[in-house]
Amino acid sequence: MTELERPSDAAAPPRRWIAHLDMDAFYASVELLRYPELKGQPVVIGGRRMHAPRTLEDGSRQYARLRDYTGRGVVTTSTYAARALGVYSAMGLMKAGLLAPDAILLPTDFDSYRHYSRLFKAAVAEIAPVIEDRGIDEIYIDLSAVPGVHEPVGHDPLGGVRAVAREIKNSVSRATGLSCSIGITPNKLLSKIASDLDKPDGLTVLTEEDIPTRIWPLPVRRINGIGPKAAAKLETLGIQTIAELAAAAPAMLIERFGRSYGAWLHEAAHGRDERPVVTHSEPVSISRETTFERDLHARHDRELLGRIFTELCEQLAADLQRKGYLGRTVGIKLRFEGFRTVTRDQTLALPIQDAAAIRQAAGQCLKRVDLSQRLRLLGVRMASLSRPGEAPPPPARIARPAQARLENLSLF
DNA sequence: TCTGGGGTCCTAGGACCC
DNA sequence: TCTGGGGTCCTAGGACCC
Repeated sequence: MTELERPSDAAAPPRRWIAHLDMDAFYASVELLRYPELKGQPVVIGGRRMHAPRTLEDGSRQYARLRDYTGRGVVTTSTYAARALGVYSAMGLMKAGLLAPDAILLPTDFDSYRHYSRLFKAAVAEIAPVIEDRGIDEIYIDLSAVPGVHEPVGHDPLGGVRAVAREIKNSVSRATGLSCSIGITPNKLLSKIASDLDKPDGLTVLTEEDIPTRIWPLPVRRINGIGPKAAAKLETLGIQTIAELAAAAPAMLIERFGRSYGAWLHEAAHGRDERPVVTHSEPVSISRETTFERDLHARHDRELLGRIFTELCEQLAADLQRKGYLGRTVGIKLRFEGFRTVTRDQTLALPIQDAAAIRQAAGQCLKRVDLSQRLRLLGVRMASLSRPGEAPPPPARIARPAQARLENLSLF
């Protein structure tokens, strides 16, 4: 008889066990499966094409080195050996090249990562099917209904949870040859933090009682949702650790960060989070964007920009059609030299899907931007998505056409 | 040697409607 | 010649995440 079935426990709410599973250095680890001789070496994944390994006549492979890279790429992932040299995700490859010139550079191969992503998720689903996708290399899993998870093992009241976690890790390893780290706690917020406490190949189970000793000493930045801006602002208030955030007066946090975010900061610091594991969600928007090798000028590089713009619209249209969506809101994104970013969008009366119509609407948006500065990025986005054959959108009040800039009329 | 590409959610002002 | 209140949609920007 499980504890849940005992009449005396009928009033007690069943304990939630939520896991966060994070694949260890995922892209890099997939590459090591293909190039095992690189194990233990500093390896960096990133950039665009051009630097794939070449196999020589004697069968040995020749790899690109970080020092040879020129361009605007960033580090997507690095092996633990590369991280030891200070090379982390999102760092510019040129900058990384200064820190680790001899590190091996491999191009990203998303098809391969997606393949292993499907494999590991399927392996988890065989044991625990309530899974929330959080991207290519991580998931949340609701273990609450997994058989045996609430059972103690020997003198360990958490033995059942640990056993299920080990089963999941073994299953992932068998299916992919890759390791992962798992955090298990009563909610998503804590599990996300916990999965990071013992990387790589980690397993951390925490209950509410562990919050003061295991969570509070950590920097606030470890909370998913506190980014660089919020952390910097908290620091000016003398708050660096989660303990200090937990001790801060909620009224003060609300005054400084607003009603919603301030209240959430307080709850998060106390480890409170009731969000469910969401097994299905529909996309809100679909987009395509590209950063140019060199900054382009709307007038000077008009033809090239026009071709890139058309191509982005075609790729976006293909994505929409492949995924089975139409959209009513077409938007553009521009990033200028100096990194200033601007967006414009326009909501149409009826949803569209084809490249020409997207190009037409996006072109209208483009005319509303001052294009005297050079551009480093151009993007096209579709939102207000619907399925073909779905009931038409509610009677749309279409905003008056936004004002185009006269000086742009001839450009797009 | 700066800073990819794909997303989500929130805020805030103005339009517009009842 | 002065002036409501609430609700929803649209748009732009920004923080944040993987």
